[in-house]
Amino acid sequence: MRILVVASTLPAGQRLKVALGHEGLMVDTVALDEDPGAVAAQTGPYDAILIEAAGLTPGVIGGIRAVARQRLGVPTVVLVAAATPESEAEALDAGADDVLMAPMAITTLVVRLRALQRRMLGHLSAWITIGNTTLDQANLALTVDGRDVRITRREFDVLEMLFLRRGSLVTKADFLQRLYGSDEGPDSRTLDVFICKVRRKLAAAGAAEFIRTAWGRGYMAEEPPPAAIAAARARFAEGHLRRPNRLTSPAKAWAEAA
DNA sequence: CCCGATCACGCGATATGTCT
DNA sequence: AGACATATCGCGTGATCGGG
Repeated sequence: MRILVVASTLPAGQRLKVALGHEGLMVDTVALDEDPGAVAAQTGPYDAILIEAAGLTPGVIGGIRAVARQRLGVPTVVLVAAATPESEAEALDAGADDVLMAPMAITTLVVRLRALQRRMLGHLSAWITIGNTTLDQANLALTVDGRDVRITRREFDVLEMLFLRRGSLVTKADFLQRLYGSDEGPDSRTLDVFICKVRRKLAAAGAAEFIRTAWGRGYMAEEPPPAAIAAARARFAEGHLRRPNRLTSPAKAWAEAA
């Protein structure tokens, strides 16, 4: 998840960047008086915009309006230390999607940002299912027909982008910018390798293939037909019948190979 | 011929084991 | 218990093959 923090002061922005970074988010910061709307439009795409301030001053409301004017289609959250019901309403009317009260646990803030992003993309809960595969955003977990599939953080991030935007093309540029930020990221082949690894793990777990390759553009998650799900389940069941009921110890395997 | 898929490998970080 | 060595894991990249 890549977010833009619009901060009232440099230290506050830096603190949020570090804290959110520890939660696995990619964070860019911009000062409130540096035209955050234009910056968001230029350096995006972002998954959310977080405006941090002590209170809902006219300057902050102006910042919210500047971001809203860009029609970026991403949730805008305001984190303030104090607000009156009137100023809160003004912030929401100006284009904020939520007004949160500081201090707030960073984990709670991340959960709220994820929830808003999810809703903006049309998902009702933290569990998103495609075919017989379910992505659990709350626990950073993946299951196939209820079975856990062990995946790494990066693999989860790649899948999360596909799940959240199911049915839509996710370009390689989108992947790399959201996973690594605006700075020089790794080669786009790195993404291909993650897709390959994820596909293999999913297939081994009995998942119906749902990642479609858009040649020269990117990848897309699509609901597989029921027949594909049934076939994947059958392959998995067959594989389990063939599998030996007891693991061979390395020493025994070497002895047998010799 | 270009681009995606896959394998192999190196590097760095972290976990685990062993010795003092 | 602390220091050090070793193993394991995750990530990124190079090389190669095959398909569009």
